[in-house]
Amino acid sequence: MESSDLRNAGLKVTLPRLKILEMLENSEARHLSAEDIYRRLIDLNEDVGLATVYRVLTQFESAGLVQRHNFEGGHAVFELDRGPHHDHMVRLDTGEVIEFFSEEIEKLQQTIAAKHGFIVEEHSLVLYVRPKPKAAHS
Amino acid sequence: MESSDLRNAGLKVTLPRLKILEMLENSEARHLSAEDIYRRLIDLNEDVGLATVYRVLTQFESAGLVQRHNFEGGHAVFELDRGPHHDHMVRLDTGEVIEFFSEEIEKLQQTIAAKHGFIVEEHSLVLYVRPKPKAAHS
DNA sequence: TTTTCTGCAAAGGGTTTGCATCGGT
DNA sequence: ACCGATGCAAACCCTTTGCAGAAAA
Repeated sequence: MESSDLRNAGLKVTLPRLKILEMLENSEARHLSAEDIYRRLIDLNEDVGLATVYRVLTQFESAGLVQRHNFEGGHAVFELDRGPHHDHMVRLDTGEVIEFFSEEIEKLQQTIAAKHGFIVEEHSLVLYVRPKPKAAHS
Repeated sequence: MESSDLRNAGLKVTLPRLKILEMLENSEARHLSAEDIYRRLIDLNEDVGLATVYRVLTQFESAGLVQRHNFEGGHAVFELDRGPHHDHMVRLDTGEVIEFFSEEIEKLQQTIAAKHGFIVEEHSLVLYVRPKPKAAHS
């Protein structure tokens, strides 16, 4: 099923690659760092190297299977590219990543770029958020 | 004139700090990496260490004198905090950084976060752009 | 003089790469 | 069997830190 994706990308269907794809598909968290994936595979007694995880993720990115995001905090996170574009909110208290999409913001970005004579090739929008305090009892 | 800013931040007025501030104020490019600043000071025969540049920039950031941005490309860039918030466009062909501000986008961000029960503490919006091709002669 | 700051070099964290071996096809 | 993929360790890049000497206050 996904083996075909790998083959289409010109990549041999190897155990590490399948395991990493599987991890990205089945993990509760949709956004994982290389280290996250590595740790989880090790915990499952899969014998992979961290270098391989990085290499494979980079290949997946080139193949369009995966997207890489550089949120704050030094390490990149990867998510399966399931198609529809979206941006991200990161909870500052838990680190949880929430996806959102705003047609209006997308349009405004293009409009603004156009006003400066540019077209938007890529963009990165991340909101760092905290839970809204409960409204004080009125 | 700026010495006071340093003193207010509880920082001694030293040569490296003044030079770095000056560099950020007078450089054509308003967005510089630590390495950029270091190189330029060395070229001006100022005897600073790269570590000092990093330390000073970090202190300036804490003091609110400077903002740090993590665009793509591995290294952070710093700009003088001249007050009004703005976001950035990065030209993919030249690396040039262009500032912009959109009240509408700011509002939409807050509205969206609120809809999820959050308040926006920080945000990062970067458009990676290319010059708009000349309209084909019609 | 006291305290903070500096430069240097070494350490650090995330990521990439060289190389011999291993594994798909 | 062939060629690409893997694991390990070393290398890398940017950034931070420890420490003894230097410079503000």
